[in-house]
Amino acid sequence: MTEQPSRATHVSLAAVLQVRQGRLQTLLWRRAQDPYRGDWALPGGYLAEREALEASIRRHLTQKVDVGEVAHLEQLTTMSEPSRHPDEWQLATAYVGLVASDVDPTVPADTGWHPVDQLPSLAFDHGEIVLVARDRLRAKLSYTNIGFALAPIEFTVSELRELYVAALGHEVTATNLQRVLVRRGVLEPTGTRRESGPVGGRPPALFRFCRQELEVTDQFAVLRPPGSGA
Amino acid sequence: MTEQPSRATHVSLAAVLQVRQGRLQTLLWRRAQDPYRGDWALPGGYLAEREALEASIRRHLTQKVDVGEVAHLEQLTTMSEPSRHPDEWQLATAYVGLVASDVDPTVPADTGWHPVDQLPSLAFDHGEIVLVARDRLRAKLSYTNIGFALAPIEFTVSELRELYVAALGHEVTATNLQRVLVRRGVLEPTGTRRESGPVGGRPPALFRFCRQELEVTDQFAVLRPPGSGA
DNA sequence: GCAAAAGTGTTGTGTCTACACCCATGT
DNA sequence: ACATGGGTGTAGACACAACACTTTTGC
Repeated sequence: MTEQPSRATHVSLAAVLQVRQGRLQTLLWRRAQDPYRGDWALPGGYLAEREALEASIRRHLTQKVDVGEVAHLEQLTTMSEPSRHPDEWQLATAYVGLVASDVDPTVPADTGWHPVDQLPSLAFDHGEIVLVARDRLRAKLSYTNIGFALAPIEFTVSELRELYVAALGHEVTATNLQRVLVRRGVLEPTGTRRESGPVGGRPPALFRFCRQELEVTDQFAVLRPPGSGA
Repeated sequence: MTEQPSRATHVSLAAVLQVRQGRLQTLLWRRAQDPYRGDWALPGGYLAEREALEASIRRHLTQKVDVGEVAHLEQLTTMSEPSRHPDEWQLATAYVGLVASDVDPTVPADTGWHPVDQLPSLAFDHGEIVLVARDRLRAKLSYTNIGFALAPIEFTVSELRELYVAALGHEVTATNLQRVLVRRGVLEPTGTRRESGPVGGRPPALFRFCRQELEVTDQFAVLRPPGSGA
């Protein structure tokens, strides 16, 4: 009855997302070896002996970006289709990482940013993973404060609006964005203003996220417990 | 540079949830062997050679319940703390399974149902997994049609209300539950009525879920795209 | 008639979108 | 002055919780 368990290889992967030039982009590197030689792939790699998954993806990301620049990291899913790797039986646990828009990490020569809505052909099931990551981000922008991980510490509402538009893929008005996030206690004014731009205009107020950790702000979409307000 | 990847063992686990006797319960079995001999644990087991995770958990669940009775199955998370197993380096991918309230699967002698809010001490990190499963169910009850997996094909609003109360852990009124779910197009009347109970009362209308597959019904908690209604 | 259970009508509240309007700066 | 971008005021739509009230049954 002491069965001998089989052992697959296991990799950790991350779709690292950042809004760059007004578009949601993800970090990819070009594979130098088979399989999928020459194709683009997500950063990541094998799990080390007795290493936790999150430690593993942080370690592998270090080879591509400064991990301190990843403002948020969360596990997405584990891919296990036996056909996902042509040569070996390999599982992959995928993460989504978010990088604030004001940093520009130095990346290796084989590595670059690619718009999520215009991906090249990706190795393995990495294309699917990027879409799952994007959808997770979009969903959480609606009911959490996850925007903190896409934005600089201080920013104007217009700047924040650009980030939301890029990530959500649809228009958002600065007016309503500000009101929703302030009402929920997600955003607060710093009290300072930025100078007007070269063409004039009223100097914008600066805002910051109240918290730099993920927090659910709209817990009950419906079916609230009694007495929790209409 | 051809590194030799290390290989952990990997198990699939499932928190199978069902509302029984008005309480949300989960299926546990008593371990006959070390480690954690005598403790309660989630159903599941080792991944077979080149087996996908979902196939694996379905196979293992077959030993505890008829898998046809699991109305919904979805992956939750992969646990990887190296200390989670005392003897071996083992990863575990957890699923949540839902069973409709009108079936009573026959289960082996070592297996039984336990209220989620009154769990015994569980082996490994299985207690944590059950709580993640419960929270996932609660969240999805709010913005999806996932109730279909807890309910019989046809039911009265009062019966559905009992399921929601048990799963959510707070009161829900039949009046508002019906209106919310019908307005969203999740629930529809079958057109038939059930007989009155022995003590009288108006005979209740029967309802059914419009779809028996998971569907998001409240997509944008906020920050809706323009023109999508107030 | 009366108790019991189901179901509808209605009111009030909070949150959202949309849009008009006012504010502060550069040229 | 006036263009430019920032910000506020306000109205209308909607979804929800709460609760009163009506309907339909058994006894």
